[in-house]
Amino acid sequence: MKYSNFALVDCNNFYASCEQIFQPRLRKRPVVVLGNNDGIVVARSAEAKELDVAMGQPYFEIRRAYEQAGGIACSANYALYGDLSNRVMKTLRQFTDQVEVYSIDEAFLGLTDPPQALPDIAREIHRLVKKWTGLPISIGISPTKTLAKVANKIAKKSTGQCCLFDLSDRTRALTQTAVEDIWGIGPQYHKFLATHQINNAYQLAQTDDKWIRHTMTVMAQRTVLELRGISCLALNTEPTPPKTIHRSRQFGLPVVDFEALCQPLATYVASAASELRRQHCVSGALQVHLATSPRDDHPYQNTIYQLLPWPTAATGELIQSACKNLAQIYQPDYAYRRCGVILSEIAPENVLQTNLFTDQYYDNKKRTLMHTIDQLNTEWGRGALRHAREGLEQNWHMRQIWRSQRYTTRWDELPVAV
DNA sequence: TCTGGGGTCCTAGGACCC
DNA sequence: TCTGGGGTCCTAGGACCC
Repeated sequence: MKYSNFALVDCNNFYASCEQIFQPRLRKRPVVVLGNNDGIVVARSAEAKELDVAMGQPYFEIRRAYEQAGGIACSANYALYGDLSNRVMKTLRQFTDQVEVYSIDEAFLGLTDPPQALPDIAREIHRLVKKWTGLPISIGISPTKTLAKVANKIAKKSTGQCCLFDLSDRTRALTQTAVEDIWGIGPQYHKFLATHQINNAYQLAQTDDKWIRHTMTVMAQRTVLELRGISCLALNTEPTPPKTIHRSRQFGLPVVDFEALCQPLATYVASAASELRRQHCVSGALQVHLATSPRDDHPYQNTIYQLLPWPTAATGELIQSACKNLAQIYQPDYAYRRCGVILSEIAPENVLQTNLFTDQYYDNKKRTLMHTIDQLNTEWGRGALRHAREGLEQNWHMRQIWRSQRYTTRWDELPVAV
């Protein structure tokens, strides 16, 4: 599919807007949504932003003043947000099937229409999403994803829509965009770039390629090319299985006992395994991590990685492995604040059954096979078993390829064709 | 008292093998 | 002047995203 522009559709203050839709009494009032244990602020309505509530702020710090100002706090309700998100995505598919669901509240659209038609389309998307879901959105349209992000940010501050096509518009927009507001530039790169007097997106776009390659990563190089209007990030419309599945929680109270740690860990593993099966995948390895509060005087944290003897999505097997690993990194006398599990080496169950297995499995299989060959000393038997062994070698080879493909992004793949 | 949870990708260094 | 070199795997850590 050939498209000349990307639209980034983003729901404004998504979690807070969802709450305001389902609880009409919250409309036009300051609303914040709180994360796990009601610890920190994860979303703010426009009214809450006006009260200077910061993203990620611990709620206990602002609670008194915020509630006195008439502010309301909600515990996060992810089921509700997921449901509304699906409705938004469904609405967007009315316009094109080239939709990449980028996160719960964002989607990229690939658009083939001529540029002069796009402002009207943006207005229509805006209208229909509002009508069918009640959610306010912002739309940015431009020839690359990174520029669409820039346009979206401008849209949020103005009418809700922004198209950046020709060079002079883009130059003006980039000059007005601070370098830390660029998609892909976080706090560390911001600090680094500031020391080199690179403060806005236009300056970054003018930076020498060699210098970027030398001092930053391939991701930053892509960002720079994208700012210049050269598309490096393709639209990914196919839902892909996750590469890792992660479950962990901060405990409300510190935990010391090993058994008391196994309990939440088992719950996390069960949840991760359930997600694995929902994706029709199996996992070939798992990591367990354990940590005290990083604010402790003598913090302790450790992680252990283990290839499983056989890739699986079975809850029982995974819990067993996880607890065995936890025992290896558990040290008594610490007050633990967090533990978690990461399932990795994930592959679709049907592919994996034949293509991916671990070293131990391979060794065992080979041993049995060699043993059988010794027993079966007929021409037919030897032939059949040689065939089986070749199959095994082939599968082993496939596994190597599978694992080596985990990271395929390299410098020489710039840019990616749209 | 109370400071989130779940991801992706890249890079570097050491172990090990041939 | 020149201690071998190259490939793969694992681990740790750093950067970014929402």
